[in-house]
Amino acid sequence: MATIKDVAKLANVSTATVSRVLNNNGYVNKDTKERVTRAIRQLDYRPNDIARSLFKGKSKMIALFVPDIMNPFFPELARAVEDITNKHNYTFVLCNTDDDLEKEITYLNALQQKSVDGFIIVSSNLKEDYLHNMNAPVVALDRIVSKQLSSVTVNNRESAREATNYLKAIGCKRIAHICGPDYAMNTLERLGGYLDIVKKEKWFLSSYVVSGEYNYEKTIAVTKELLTNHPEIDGIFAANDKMGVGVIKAAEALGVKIPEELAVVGFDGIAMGETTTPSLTTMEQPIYDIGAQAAKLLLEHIHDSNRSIEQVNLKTKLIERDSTRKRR
Amino acid sequence: MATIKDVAKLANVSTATVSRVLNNNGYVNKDTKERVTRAIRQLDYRPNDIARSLFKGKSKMIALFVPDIMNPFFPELARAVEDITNKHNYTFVLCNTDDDLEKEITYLNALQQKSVDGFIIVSSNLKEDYLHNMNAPVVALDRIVSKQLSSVTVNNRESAREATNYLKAIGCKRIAHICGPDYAMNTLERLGGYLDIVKKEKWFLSSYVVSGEYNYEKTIAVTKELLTNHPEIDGIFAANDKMGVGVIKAAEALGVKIPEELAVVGFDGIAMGETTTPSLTTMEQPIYDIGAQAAKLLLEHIHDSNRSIEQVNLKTKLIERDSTRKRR
DNA sequence: CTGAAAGCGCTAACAC
DNA sequence: GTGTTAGCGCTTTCAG
Repeated sequence: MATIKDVAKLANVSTATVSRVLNNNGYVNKDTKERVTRAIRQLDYRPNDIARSLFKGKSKMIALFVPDIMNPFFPELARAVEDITNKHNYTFVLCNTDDDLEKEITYLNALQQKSVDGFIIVSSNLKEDYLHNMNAPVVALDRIVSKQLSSVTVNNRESAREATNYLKAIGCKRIAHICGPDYAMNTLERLGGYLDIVKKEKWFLSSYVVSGEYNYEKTIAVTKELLTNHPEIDGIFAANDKMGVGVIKAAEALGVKIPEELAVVGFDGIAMGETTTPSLTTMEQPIYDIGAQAAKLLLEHIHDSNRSIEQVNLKTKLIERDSTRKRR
Repeated sequence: MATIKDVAKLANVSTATVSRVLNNNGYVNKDTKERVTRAIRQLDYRPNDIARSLFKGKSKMIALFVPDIMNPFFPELARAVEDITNKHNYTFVLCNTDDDLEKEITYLNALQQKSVDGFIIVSSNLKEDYLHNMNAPVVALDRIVSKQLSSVTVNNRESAREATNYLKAIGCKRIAHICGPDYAMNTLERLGGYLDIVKKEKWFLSSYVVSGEYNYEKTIAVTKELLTNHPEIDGIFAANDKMGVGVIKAAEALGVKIPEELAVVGFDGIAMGETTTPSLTTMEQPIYDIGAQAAKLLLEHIHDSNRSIEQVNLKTKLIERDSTRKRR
């Protein structure tokens, strides 16, 4: 690999001059510039980014923390972040944290040692304290709430209300909710939205809320139990699509007809919901957009340390599919 | 951020000594070591990896190229690579290439400038020529064939034969094949395996092979057409699960009963195949294992430039589900 | 307009 | 055992 010195020697100039033409700054005579450019081409010279990083104290890398890329919500998010990141000549680092605080901290430290310029984080554990005294900006996604941090989220509570109201509107009389794990902010908000609507109904029972823990198998099990104990339930709002699909599978196993006997609404809008039979009605999140906006926001923070904190709130959209539609 | 100099000053030693205790090499007196350790702790000092990288010419980063992380085959692969990578204190860079040669080359160059230590590549475009004069090792996955490169693949041809034979065994008399795009090596091999079995059958027609181009919508369209033109078809082998699910959806739309009137086998073993109704029988690839082995192999090449080229070939496994099972 | 030189933070000879 | 020093490859004052 040729270095800047080789180029300088070949072009008969100093390394400073080469650097100037490389970065297109400072005055440099047209002819010498030409000579340098030729030398660069001739040697197929590419500047060493590590050396640049050392000098600048920046690496042109940004990292995304997700619990697990195998969870179908995250690939689209990752794709969005990578697209924006790449367009701005940043390198994209992906970290699976398993929602484990220790792993998250280890990553945070390791990546700061590598001078990573910024972080986009989906986490249930990382609180302000950990994130506060970092030298790189952070954008929080989906689960973290802190006035100190820029973030991109959807209005989980309102969306959950909308989903629940929709089930009422299509004629459901007893609506249950499958919630996620209680450590996740987003699932608590969705539960809250559901409760906003149903808690004053005379029919409402606290046993209408069960936890599927964002887990497919677990959801099938708890839904079977729920429907067996409460055959009167004719509508279920699941806090995400993975669990919504679980509900469909549980109903299928029990011989409960969807949507005639049971209407189901999920949350997220992942592709899997389109391929089930019946397909799953869902509150679709603008996943790509969430990622893209987060990445843009982060880049702004990186380029301008005075960029003000901003909490972006995006809208969900009800996608009607067969798990409710025929009921209308 | 404290530097090695700060530590040296505080501990009253030279930076060399600090470096020695940091890297645990060279002799250093127990007491001074203690002093240095204390200073490190006191300043909360972390070595700057960029500086280390500059010196060593290595970055402790490895990159994975995939066409698109949103394609459900790749998250599990990425997860495996990241797990291994992380365990060995490497940083994991993810690149979506869209199977576009230009993007691939841009990435290759950009990452080499960052001294990325190695690459794992899923590509249909990158041939030996591009990969040959690189200064970092490459492991090819899934699609590239070259005697010059270590690789991890499954035996596509044999697996396709097995899938086709299985359809015959459960009683299918006319078996069609939905293949992928013709630029992808793996899909051509699967087509080859299918043909190995059926081409000498008297009933075989070349119109029994149609391309779904690894695309869900497209597959639904071509399958409808295929089944309409050839109602005698009672078995379909799809070159991947995404297309297999498309076949199920097309049959559903046409009122063709699966598996009674049509048996379907996919390829890959992605989660989506479990949630359809009926669930999709498939030739499951050991996706995680493919990624893990590739990562290990790459690490070996990184640590030992004389590591011999190795072509690892993994086995697929038939997973029987409802799209064929009830037929037995 | 161009070059000399210092320095980003760290490691590894090489001395003592 | 420990310190001195010369880089790794680049950018940027500061002179001229």
